[in-house]
Amino acid sequence: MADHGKAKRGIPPKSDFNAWYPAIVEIAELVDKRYPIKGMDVWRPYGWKAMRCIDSLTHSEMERTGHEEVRFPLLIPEDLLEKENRLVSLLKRARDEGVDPSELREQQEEAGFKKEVYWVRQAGETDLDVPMFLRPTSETAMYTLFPLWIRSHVDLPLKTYQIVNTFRYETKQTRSFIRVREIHFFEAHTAHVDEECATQQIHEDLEIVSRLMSNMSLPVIVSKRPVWDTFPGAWYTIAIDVIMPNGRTLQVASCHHYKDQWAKAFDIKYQNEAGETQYCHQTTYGMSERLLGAVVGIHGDDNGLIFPPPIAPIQVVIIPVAQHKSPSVSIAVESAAESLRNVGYRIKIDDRDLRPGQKYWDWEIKGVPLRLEIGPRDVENGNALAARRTGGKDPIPLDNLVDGVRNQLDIIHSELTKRSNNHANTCVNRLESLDQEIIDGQIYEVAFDGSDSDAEVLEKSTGLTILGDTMTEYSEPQPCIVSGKMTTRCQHLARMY
RNA sequence: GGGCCCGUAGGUUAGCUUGGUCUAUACUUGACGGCUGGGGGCCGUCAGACUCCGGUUCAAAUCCGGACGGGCCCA
Repeated sequence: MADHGKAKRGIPPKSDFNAWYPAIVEIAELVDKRYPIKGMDVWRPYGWKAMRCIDSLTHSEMERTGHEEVRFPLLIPEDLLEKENRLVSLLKRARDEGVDPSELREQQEEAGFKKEVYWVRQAGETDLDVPMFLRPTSETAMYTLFPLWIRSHVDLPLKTYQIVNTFRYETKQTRSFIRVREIHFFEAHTAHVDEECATQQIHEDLEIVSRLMSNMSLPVIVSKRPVWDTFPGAWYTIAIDVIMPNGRTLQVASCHHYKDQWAKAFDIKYQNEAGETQYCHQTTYGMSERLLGAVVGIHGDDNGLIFPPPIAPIQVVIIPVAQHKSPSVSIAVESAAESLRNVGYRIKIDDRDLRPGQKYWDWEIKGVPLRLEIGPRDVENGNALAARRTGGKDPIPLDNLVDGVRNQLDIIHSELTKRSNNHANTCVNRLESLDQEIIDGQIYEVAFDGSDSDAEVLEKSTGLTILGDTMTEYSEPQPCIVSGKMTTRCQHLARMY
């Protein structure tokens, strides 16, 4: 593409990802970072619409799988936290000592959690007797009400979710969508009659993840996190990571199996058919605005963003060309827009009084997947010129626009899927021995079945972090990279965000 | 947790070392008018900034201290 020395409105090349990413989120008008609080960006209309398009996919998955939407308060009184703290410190001690949590007696221990939350200690002029904090996640709030909602086995499973803002006082460097202090957060919380039913829920969650990720053309690595990276209070954690262009992995979603650990802490019980009192088994499934960060990072190029059609805030932009020359142009443009809107496409007509070239740049930066140009010549020929953001132009007939556009968007979607899968595949290498050179920007698959101290050796010597066990093991036993003993366990190593 | 850098219009920036000539530079953006119009058009007119507080000084965008904000690197 011709670059008339104009440096593309200041977009750094994507090969310099650490400069490209923060620049593009502002240039494409997703966020405004000028709000004077660290890690709290302002969502601009275009960015917010993109997030809402992702949310809307999430909502329909929740609907499909029978989850019900709830909305819990932002503020949580401090005293509710005590139960959670006791649980977390108990589990932590059990892990440290390598014993089952039920063998330990509870003991008072301060969880490090308080440092990461925002506190409300005053209301008006009054100092609050019981301070409140802004939710960093909603277990505490929800599980205070669950015992009141669940009494009988017929109340189960309870499948709830909410999409809300959560808060975390980050002291590290912040990055739009990736590490922020106010987080746009999705959380599903479920309660079941037993461990097996909760496990089934985890399977359903993973199916939802896979459907969502395929809509967004995001290849993912699904890992069972090692114990030391398991969410506090969870029996196990399954995390979903995306490989960003610089080779760092970004955790975009996670599912936690809580067994009955939280239920015991919060007294969430039901009576079964036999009239016996049982503890519930619970799960959670979380995602965040990091999904948008991943979409931006993975699909964008030197010219700007590229949105996968299912979540593009604007799927087709229609550009009237040389409108003044013939009144037939704006008639054709209006009717094209109407027919596409009627079948549910998100359409924008750009009739600003600007040169067409400038409009093209604008919408390319913003990642609109398909552009339709309609000018006097096209009207005469009965065509619109369709330009794909992923490259290539085709005329499509005006009298069958809907099929033509659907076809074009399909091409774009599969092109994005192909590109991102290619990237993911070229990033992942097998690590055969600890002497092998670690290349920056690569992630590694490894046979590993060692102890915690072996894991430390592995992480120290590679400078990478263990993501955890893959969902499918090796079919043939392989020698563990540290201990040498034969194993089918397959794990990934990466630099994480 | 440890270390480093930075703060001038909406954006990018010159000026700061060696205080005065700053009534602060340029590009871009925005408004208005005209010519234009199939890949960043041209001309004209206009608008817009020294983060805040304190200190030094006859004099501070410039030097010193602090606050706030932004960014980077290493545990």
